[in-house]
Order: sequence, then structure tokens, then C-alpha cells
Amino acid sequence: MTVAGRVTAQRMMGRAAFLDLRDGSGRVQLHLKRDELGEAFDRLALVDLGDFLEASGTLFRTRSGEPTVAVRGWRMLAKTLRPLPEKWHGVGDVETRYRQRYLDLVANERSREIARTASRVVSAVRRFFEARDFMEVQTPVLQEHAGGAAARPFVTHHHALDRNLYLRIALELHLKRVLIGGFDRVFEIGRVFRNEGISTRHNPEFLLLESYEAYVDYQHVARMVEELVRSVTLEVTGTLRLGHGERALDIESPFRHTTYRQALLEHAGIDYRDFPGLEALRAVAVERGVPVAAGASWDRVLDQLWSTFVEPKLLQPTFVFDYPLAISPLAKQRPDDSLVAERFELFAMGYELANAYSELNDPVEQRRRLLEQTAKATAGDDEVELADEDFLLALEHGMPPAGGLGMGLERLIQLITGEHSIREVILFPALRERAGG
RNA sequence: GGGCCCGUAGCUCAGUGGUAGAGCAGUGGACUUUUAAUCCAUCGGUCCAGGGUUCGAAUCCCUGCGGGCCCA
Repeated sequence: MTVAGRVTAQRMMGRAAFLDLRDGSGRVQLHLKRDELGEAFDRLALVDLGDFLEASGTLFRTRSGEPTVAVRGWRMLAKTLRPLPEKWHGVGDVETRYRQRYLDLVANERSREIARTASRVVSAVRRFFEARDFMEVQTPVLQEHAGGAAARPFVTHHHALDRNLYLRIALELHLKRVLIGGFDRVFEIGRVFRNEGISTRHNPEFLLLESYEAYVDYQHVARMVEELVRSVTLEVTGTLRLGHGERALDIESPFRHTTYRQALLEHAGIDYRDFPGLEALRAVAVERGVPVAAGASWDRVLDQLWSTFVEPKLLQPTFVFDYPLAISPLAKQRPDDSLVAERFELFAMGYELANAYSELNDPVEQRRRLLEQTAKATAGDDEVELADEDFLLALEHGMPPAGGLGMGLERLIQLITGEHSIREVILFPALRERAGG
């Protein structure tokens, strides 16, 4: 038989030697004897840990029962110039693990396991939608307007056109154009880019899933996303019980339901409807010790209160329904309440997992709401949804009612792996430039 | 944005004011069923960077850079 792989251990014993070879599928031991190999045995002196070898011979078992190849011949496939990480402790330094992820993967089984899980989550999500007859599409990364979310975009420059373009911050506006074109169930899994701080919770580029289904509302989407989380978790891990002890997550029971207003009242003691004006809301935030930036809008302050008091409390999977209309410019208004949108977010482990709404498909109302946002931008808030005339034009041609969903897939991967830093589930997370020295 | 912690050999780490260390890796030697092989010898340093205190700084102080954790 012939085997190939990377040398991970070398046990030289005079006129015999044992080597361990590892490839993507596992480890195999080689046994080499000077009696049988002659000069080919002496050439082992050239082998370093980390080199790639090919060896052929016959399989036998050692005294301790380990299957081992009795080598008849071998050759070098690739040479390493630098040593592998230390064999007992591997690479522990977190910075090295992220900056030179290949060393982390070579040395640490847990890191390989996370990478495999991440891959399987993405493909399970894809299968989930395909099984429900959704069509996967690809929409532009480079856009004339970065819309679909409230976030600062990255700017780049197109030389031939001599104009600036933006990297997308969401998939939403183009997927809606596909709905308008007549495809009733579409989804996309793609990287989006948000020009924000980097931390253990945020990476400037992340993998976003968005889906749109015509003729359903957000209640339907809620049922679907609950099934999605459950079926992907089960498919990838074989269980619906995640974490241990206080961090145990119950995916199996029906997810809890609450409303935005109720949750804020419960955890912060604030009914946001009592504070319709910026100054009043800002005052109550300051009173609670929540720092508020100088130019913060009402939306920002509300979001600060939410992420300070409520988010960290939402550990078990929890649907939060009926977001304030003011912070949901692309969502339909509830027919029975002009201040509330048909929108929910799903939380777990103290962070947002998914965001969904009954999509606003009234072009007149959508134009009015986007112009309202543009006014906020003029007032100094640089993280708002801007009016996009090309999108509004598309809407004016008629969009079916639809339920839409957005989900950060790294967050789902974190949920399933139990990792609390997003950097652990992204192979090459964004880091600051290494110190010049 | 705030607080705390970390940065020493290729890797994992010790060293808290007095000659920079250990294990692994490397190099040389012994060893024909080892598997964290073992044994002997040996090589290896911008102690993150810059400034300060001191007779003397990896160590104390300041600033910066990078990273982690917690909080916002």
C-alpha cells in the first residue's frame, strides 16, 4: 500500500525508525529499517517534522497492536523550511492562532472541528431552503447604493467608470428585485461588509443569509426560522441540547415569545412609548447610567437601552415581536397599531441571531419612510437606511407581499459550537495591523 | 469608549532591581516494535517599541503598538 501525508512525529532508534504521517483523514505510523532500506534509510536524516512524504510498503501490527506500514520505499513530496508548533501545547497564543490560522489548524483539533462544523452549518442551511423549493441567487457585492440595513458601508473606487462604489451591507434590496421579477422563493448566502469596529462580537465582513418568500407574513417566517435552527442543529450535531450547566441551551422546546415593548419594560423598566421625544428618552438613558453619544438620535438611544438591558438577558432562544416602526423602515406596519412594525428578531446566548419582517411593498409608503431616514442622515446619524431611487423604481412595478429573513451565519455557528468569540468561528478574522516593531 | 490582564528562544512557558532560563523543536552522538520514545552533548535572544528612574532594568514609572477578557 501507499500512503502520503505530513510528518508529525519522528522516533529515530538507531537502525530503525518510526514516523507518524497525517493527512486530512487521519494518522498512520510508518516503520523503517536500515536492513531493508539501506541508503533510503540514511536519507531520513533529511526529514524534518512538517515535511510531506509518500511511503509504500505492507501493513502489519506492532506489539502494541498499532497498524503500521513496513516501508519498502519512500520519497519527499514537499519540504518545510520552518518548524511546526510545539507538539504538546500546540499554538496557544490567540494572536498567532488568528494571524497564522494554518498553524492553529495543524496543531489544534478543536480548531479543525470548528472549521468542519462551520462548513456543515452552511451546507445544512442551504439544503434547508432547497428542500423548501427556495432558489439560491447571487446579487452584486459592488453597489451604487449600500442599502438594506442601517450601517456604514465600505467605499471603493471603480477606475474605468471613475466613480465610487459601495460594498454591500445587506442582500435585501436586490433580493426584493428578484421577487418583483416573479421568483416567489429566493435566498442568498453571501458576505456583507460593515464599516464598524472589530471585536470578539463583530467582524467587518460576515456571512449573511437572507430569504424572501412571497405571499407569507412574518409569523410564517418565525415558524420557518425555528424549524431552521432546530433542523440545522440536529443535522450538524445530532442533538438539540447545546452547552452545559448554566450555558445549556434548549433548542428543542418551542422558542419563547415576547414583544419589544414587553421585554424592554421587563428588563429595563422602561415603556418606550412614554418617551416619544429624543430629550426625554435621552434623559432616562442617562439616569440609568447608559452613556449616550452627543449626536445620538432617538433610534440610537433606544438601541443603546435595548442592547444594554435586554439583549444580555435573552439567553434561551427568544422571539421578540413587534419592533417600533421608527427603527424598521423596510417593514410593514401592523394594521392595528401605527407605531409597530410586523417585525421580529430572534435572540439566543445574549445576541441577535435573526431579523425578519413582513416586507413593506407599498411603494408610496416605502418612499415616505426612506425619505424620513434620509432626513435623519442629514441630521447627523450616519447609520441609517438611505433612499435608493433605483430600488423605489423597482417597487413601483409591484412587489408581492412577502416574508423576509436575515440571519448572521457566524452567529448560528457560534450557537452550535458554543464559541463566544466570532473570531473562533471565522477562519481568518479581521485584526489590526501587526505592530511595526 | 472605560476597566483589568498579557507581550521573554521557532513553539509552550518560568524568571518582580544584580551574569537571561527550562521543556519541545533544531544540530551532533547512542539505540532494530516506538508512539509525549529514551539517554548524552550542543546551538539558539531587538526580553513588543520608545522614553524615564537607578551604580545597575526583562523586572519599577510614562507613552505608544498589538492581543485577550469584562463592561458600555
